[in-house]
Amino acid sequence: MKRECGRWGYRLRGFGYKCTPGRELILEILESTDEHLSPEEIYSKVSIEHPEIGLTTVYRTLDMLVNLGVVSKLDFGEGKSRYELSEHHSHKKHHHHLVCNKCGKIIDYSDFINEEIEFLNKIESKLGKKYNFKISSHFIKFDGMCNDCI
Amino acid sequence: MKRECGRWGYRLRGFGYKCTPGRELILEILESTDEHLSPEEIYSKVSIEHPEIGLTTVYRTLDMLVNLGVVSKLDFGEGKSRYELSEHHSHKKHHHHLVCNKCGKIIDYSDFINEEIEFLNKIESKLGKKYNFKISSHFIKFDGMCNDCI
DNA sequence: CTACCTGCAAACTCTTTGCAAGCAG
DNA sequence: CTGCTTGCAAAGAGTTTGCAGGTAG
Repeated sequence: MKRECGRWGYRLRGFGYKCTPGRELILEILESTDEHLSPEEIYSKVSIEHPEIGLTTVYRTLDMLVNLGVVSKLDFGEGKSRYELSEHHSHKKHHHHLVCNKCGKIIDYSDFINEEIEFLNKIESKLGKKYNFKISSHFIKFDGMCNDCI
Repeated sequence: MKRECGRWGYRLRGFGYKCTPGRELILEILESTDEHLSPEEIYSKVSIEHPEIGLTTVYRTLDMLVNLGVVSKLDFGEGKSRYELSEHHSHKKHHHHLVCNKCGKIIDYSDFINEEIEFLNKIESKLGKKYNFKISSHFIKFDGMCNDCI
């Protein structure tokens, strides 16, 4: 189906990829949520508007977007991955996560984030030197029980 | 096969579980390594001494040990889990991890760990209050490229 | 003895791949 | 047109479960 390209479509082309309904829709879905969606969840949202698009395409598109750095893949240890628009392509600030081990709720927080980043940078630089390790990113989560589950 | 119980066997009994060759062997394997073994890796080590023990038993035993708090389950986002003796049952200090995204090597580090813990405690307490969240543990990893892969 | 453990096979979940058909450019 | 994309079906990887038989205490 031939169609016009939106904002995301232009970016896709800029990266050398074709602009297709599935790709644009997946990006729009990621853009319009504050949740950390799993491939299955994205697929079911995609299906509302484009039921012909398959789960495989969702996986393939997410994979591509992660490689482009547009989307971040998160793993909270649930046995499945979750995705969010990455910092530079989203309106959200850099953040870390609180994970409820009972209901699975995930809370983003940006409080103290500047202190955290500063602290992490210091540590990263020291560790990098000591272990001769080129650190490219960090992942921090706090596990526990949320408000509703206590 | 009836047999004597070693150090771990006594602990198992203390927790109300029977002492069996599989359970003891798995604990001994975890105790004698610095790596973060996956169920499959543990299974192949178990097989050397007790080839009759199945992978299912490894999974079930690890699950039980995690619930007892003897073993920690780690997820570095590889699509499989890894296990290590938990802090209180191991000779190792509390530590965090550096993960090489190319070769998969995982380095434990305990440098600056006291500063880290202190910092994390401060943040945990603030976050706990603000989000009404009972934080029970944290997980920190740094991703990047190791010495050999740069 | 008896309740707890175990191996095996099968089921399940998440993810990836091969391939022929379909569309964007 | 032509090569990138896609849907489908099937395969893979890791993990869990049901059940009959085995064993620790």
